[in-house]
Amino acid sequence: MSVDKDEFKELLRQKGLKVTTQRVRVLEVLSNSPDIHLTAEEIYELIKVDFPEIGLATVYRTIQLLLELDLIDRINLDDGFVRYEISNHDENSKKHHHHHLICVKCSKVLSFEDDLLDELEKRIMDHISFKVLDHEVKLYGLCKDCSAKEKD
Amino acid sequence: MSVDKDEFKELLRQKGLKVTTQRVRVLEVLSNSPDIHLTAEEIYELIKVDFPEIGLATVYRTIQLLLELDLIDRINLDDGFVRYEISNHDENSKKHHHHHLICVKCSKVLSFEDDLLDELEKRIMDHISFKVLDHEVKLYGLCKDCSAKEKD
DNA sequence: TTTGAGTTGTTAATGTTTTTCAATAAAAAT
DNA sequence: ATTTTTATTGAAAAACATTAACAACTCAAA
Repeated sequence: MSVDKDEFKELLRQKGLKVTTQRVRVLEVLSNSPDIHLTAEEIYELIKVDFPEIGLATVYRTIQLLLELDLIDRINLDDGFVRYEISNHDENSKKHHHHHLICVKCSKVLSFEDDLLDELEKRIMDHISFKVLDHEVKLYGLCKDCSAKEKD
Repeated sequence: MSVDKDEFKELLRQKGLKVTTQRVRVLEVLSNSPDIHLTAEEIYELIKVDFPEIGLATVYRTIQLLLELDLIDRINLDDGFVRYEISNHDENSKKHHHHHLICVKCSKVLSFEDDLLDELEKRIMDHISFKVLDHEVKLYGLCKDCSAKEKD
């Protein structure tokens, strides 16, 4: 599960950081859009609806902060925008990764959970001496809809 | 194996494109540095040594072309630079992917061949209807040297 | 309250990549 | 060979996302 608003406020206080409306709003927008992969600009526009005085630089700064606190994940689809989504941890605070399936036709992004990568990580640690800490997997292809349209 | 100079020239002619020194040089630089992951700027500087009249815009344009022809691969290490390396195909022109191991301490990049992803791709096609065409795997961790230094 | 450090919004700066456009070079036609 | 056609080039400007600078502000502790 992802962090809720009160946990976030508490976390800020613990770190000696100030609880501001701007910071809470950025987390809220990302929490309310799981698996949506928002750009900084999109987060900015969504917050501006109810809070027009927010600045874009603050959104960027808060994104950096949330990344450092490991509350959000960065996704780069190589379309010129870096995107962000709320991060998921289980009750033991172990991070649950999901892979991204990117449709090369319509650019839709789907997520897929799988622990197969654990096996790959083990294999790498054995074969070459590299201690794997984290991974990122992107699969490119055709989504259900575009795959159907292809057959003509 | 990667494409050689003459195959590249022939490929350009087939596509109705012109064979220019600039295009050949960009391919050469990348062919001569397998697994080095050069940035556009680095490619530009390397070519300038023997061919000072080349322009940076041409390097970017040629990179685009080589990507479209599937002769090079793009690697984004999220350090602000997009990098490129010569692509490998076997005799059946099937692309052989390798994964990238990125050391979070010294930023060294290692490559690792593994076909385990084929299994993951099959699993995805079965579970959700998504036709996987290509994949990209990045593993973050500690390389041998940095892992040794860590133990203190 | 008052105080002080941290945070903010605005604006300018940064750095990579793309576009524009006249000049040039490659391939085709003569 | 020479001319013609067309793509390609280099230089400079533009575009773009992201970061930095700085004065104004706001949170939280005294």
